[in-house]
Amino acid sequence: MALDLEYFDRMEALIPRGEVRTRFAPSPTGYMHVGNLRTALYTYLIARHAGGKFILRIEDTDQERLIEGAVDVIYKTLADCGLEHDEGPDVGGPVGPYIQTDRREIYQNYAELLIQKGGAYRCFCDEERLSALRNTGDGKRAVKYDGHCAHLTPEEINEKLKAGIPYVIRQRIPPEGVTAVSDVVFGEIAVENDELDDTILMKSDGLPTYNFANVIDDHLMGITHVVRGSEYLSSAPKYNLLYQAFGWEIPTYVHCAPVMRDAHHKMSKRRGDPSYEDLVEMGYLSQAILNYVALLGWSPRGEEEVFSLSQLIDVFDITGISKSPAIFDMEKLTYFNSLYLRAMSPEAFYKAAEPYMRQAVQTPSIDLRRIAPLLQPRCLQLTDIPERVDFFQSLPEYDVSLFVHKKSKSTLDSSLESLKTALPILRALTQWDTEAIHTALFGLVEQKAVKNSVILWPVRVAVSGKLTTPGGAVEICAILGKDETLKRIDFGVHKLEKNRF
RNA sequence: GGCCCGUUGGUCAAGAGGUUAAGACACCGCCCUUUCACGGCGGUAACACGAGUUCGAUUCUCGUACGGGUCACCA
Repeated sequence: MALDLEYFDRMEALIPRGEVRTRFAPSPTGYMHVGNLRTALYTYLIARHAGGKFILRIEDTDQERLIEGAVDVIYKTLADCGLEHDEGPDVGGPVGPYIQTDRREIYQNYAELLIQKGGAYRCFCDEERLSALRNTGDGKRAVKYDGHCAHLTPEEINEKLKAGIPYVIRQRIPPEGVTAVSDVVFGEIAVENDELDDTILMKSDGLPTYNFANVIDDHLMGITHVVRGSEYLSSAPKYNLLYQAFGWEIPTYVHCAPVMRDAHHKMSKRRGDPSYEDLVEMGYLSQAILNYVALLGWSPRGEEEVFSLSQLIDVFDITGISKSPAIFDMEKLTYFNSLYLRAMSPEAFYKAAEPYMRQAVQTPSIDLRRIAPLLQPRCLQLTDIPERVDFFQSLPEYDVSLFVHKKSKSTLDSSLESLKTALPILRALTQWDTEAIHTALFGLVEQKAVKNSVILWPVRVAVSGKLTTPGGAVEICAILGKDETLKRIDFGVHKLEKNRF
């Protein structure tokens, strides 16, 4: 078959040069793993740090795993996180298309070229022969393809082609020698070619496998840094052989160790580990997730750990990426989340918290705008909010033992006494705001010459029915309103009196 | 099983021949505070094991153990 050599020249001519170009190349599975997100982040950061381009490519060559709408999840996640891509299926670019199934012909052409160059061959073996082959193993060594079709004559090949026998295209691994891989995180790795299998490059459906598509695309798209999971490390020598067979420059490899759910398992949706979307649903902010995930397997030079995306761009350095797997720690994520929640402007926090407050509090007279600032400094996750504020809606059942608090020097008796004296004073108030209530209660403290908590602790308990609350007694009373406050304190008095007998 | 890779406190991790072996989360204590939280101060806690090289190994080499990856017409 005659090849159109000019075609390849034209493709070469399109490749952008002279800039750092990285790519995030997910398979559309319908959700974003935490590990994937981290890969996307590192990929993005490497490009941006160098002032280069970040490219999105969709690897959808597995026809059996197509999922509708999955690509949209990828767009949405990247956009959400601010990982903006310069080229991709949706925004176009000079080296498209950016969806692999749209690049079919390109792979087919390059596969032909590779065959011609001696780096690949057609294989007509059927599934039956292949599985029989696999069963010949002694269990000690992996069974490699036996090269049955590696040396077919042109006549034999033509005959089979004419007969319409389906075929795949396999990589022809040089039988001898050693292939070395250089990775910026794992260093130099050398493997005997003898260990490498004649891997399938083109499937019988005419689509490439990952092993072929990624090499072709990375080259044709001018990718300078290949960032991916360390599961690809052991096939990297095969990719190098491919680059060599084509006579192409090998990119810089950045293999990243996986994100684990525990010492033994990677994070996985199947095992019920949260994906990015799940985390967002759980009340985590994307900046917090990004910040935390950046630190999972990478460490900055200094002691600072809190970074915005643009700070990460500044500070990110490939040499800080670690070789060993990192276990995902929800508690530390939660810590980062609380940091970001507190750093929000009051208005932004209100907007984020409002739906969660509304879940628990519907009473129109309760002003959520006044609750939000009390909530913000102690909020770990947005999803915590409903249970923290539900007492504003209605006084929960609570146990009298809440009135007892050693540090506040509150006992059942002192609490009863405090509530009974506070009640008429509050009732007499003509103005009901924070200042008035504060003056009233602290006046009582002074008058009785007690620690202020002796008064304030029982009031807060009576008014909230909770051990911990956003805000203190004064703020809560002010928000609840006079009637409701008096009702609740009165209820506390009864509760305590009843308890005496 | 073969091949490849890894191993510093419970977790993330810095350190790359000589350090009191950083820092963060979590945990504990104290202070501040009307509670909780925040903040401040302090504390508990680690170089997987065995040989070798060296005056000296957490750091270099080799083994062992443990863990991970890979060995698909999946990526």
